[in-house]
Amino acid sequence: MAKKEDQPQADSTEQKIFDAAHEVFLQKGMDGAKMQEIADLAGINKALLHYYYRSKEKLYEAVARAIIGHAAPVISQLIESELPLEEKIRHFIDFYIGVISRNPFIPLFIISEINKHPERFIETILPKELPKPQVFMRQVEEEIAAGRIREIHPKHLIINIISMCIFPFIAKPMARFALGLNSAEMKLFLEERRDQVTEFVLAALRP
Amino acid sequence: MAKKEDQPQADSTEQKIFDAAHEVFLQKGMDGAKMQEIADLAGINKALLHYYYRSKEKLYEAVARAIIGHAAPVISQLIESELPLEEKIRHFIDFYIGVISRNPFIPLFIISEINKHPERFIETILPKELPKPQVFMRQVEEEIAAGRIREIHPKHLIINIISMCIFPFIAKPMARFALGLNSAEMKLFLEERRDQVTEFVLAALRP
DNA sequence: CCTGTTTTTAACCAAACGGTTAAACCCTAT
DNA sequence: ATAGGGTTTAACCGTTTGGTTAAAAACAGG
Repeated sequence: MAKKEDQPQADSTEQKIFDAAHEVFLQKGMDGAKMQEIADLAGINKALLHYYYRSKEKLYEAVARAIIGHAAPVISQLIESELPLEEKIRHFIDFYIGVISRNPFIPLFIISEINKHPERFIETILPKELPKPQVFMRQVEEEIAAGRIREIHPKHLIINIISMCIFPFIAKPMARFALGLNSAEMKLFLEERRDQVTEFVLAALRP
Repeated sequence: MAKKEDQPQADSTEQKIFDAAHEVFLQKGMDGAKMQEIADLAGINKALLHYYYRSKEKLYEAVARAIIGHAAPVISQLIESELPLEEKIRHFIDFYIGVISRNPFIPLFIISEINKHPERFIETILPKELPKPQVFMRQVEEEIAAGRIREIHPKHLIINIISMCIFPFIAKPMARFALGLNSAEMKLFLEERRDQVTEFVLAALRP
């Protein structure tokens, strides 16, 4: 029972399956993940995967929907919250870089899986309701009108911030190559990002 | 013959295989790509894939090495060229966004494939020599000393620029969701990036 | 303690996969 | 023309993969 929407109580077989599937799908994607590997990681028989979730697709859908369900509000937050603009930007960058450095696989999973199976995502996994950019747009326009920040397209500002927060984490090996850093230096570099991105954005917004 | 390093003359079977493999691997990655699909796309028998490239791994390596071989110099260019800083930044952003909008799959391929098979890449595919950041570092420090730009860590500046150029293209569906744009609006938005990123970076660098 | 239900397992299946083989085909040089 | 090389093909092979099944095990209520 309890096959409806959310996962049931912890330590149940169904939950162990979901957790194992979450880990494997997150790192290997739909194509790279194998049902046997998920079963092994969960420490149970492979047939149980099909007993609780009918097919690989269904299990994948459950995991992908959960991942996106957690990620979407994090993005919406920057856009919808009612905090004053500068405070919002400071808070968002700090919070967002924290989330990503604890879960570096999530953005890459979303991006590359959407890219490989656009239909599946658009039809069944993506949330129906979009974030409402009006608040952010209005805030930026007001600050511009008041002469407190430089003129800028709000949508580009959002994407600039998100880009600088996420990209270095998902492209870590590429960045290490470009900058010629070893593993420890890279770790340090990523820790500096909080302050550096905040500083950079606020500097760009000066009138 | 001609099995050495580069691909042989156009229209040869080997070249058709390479082209088809390039397209399939680029969009689906190692795990998602199937040898039969590559053969079908090339319009030849599957056994020929093994005749010219011994295994799926070898074929993949050839393609991946070519992709990275084209991408790495593009990044190095920002870092190594001797142009004056502002001109270099303007030129790089313009050139780089152009390259990516024509080949949107390449950065995502590199990032997600490195992530799934780090050993393979580090051992056999990545170029041995790193870009030399000294030129860029010196330029930034000189401009700072002369008071022509604000104080900033050169490495973070590089990553900020690359992030804002690449990320919106690889995370297109995610950006569409965040901004609530339809396909046509998104296309327009991406075309605006050239000017917007340039403006944003130069604004952030003002003393 | 028995009985019916749910949960778990080992064994199995068909399809898809990467890879091989042997024969057919196609050149070109003698 | 023909012998010998490289090239191409259909058929095949062993393994892996997602998925099924039938029976065993665990659990529940009476």
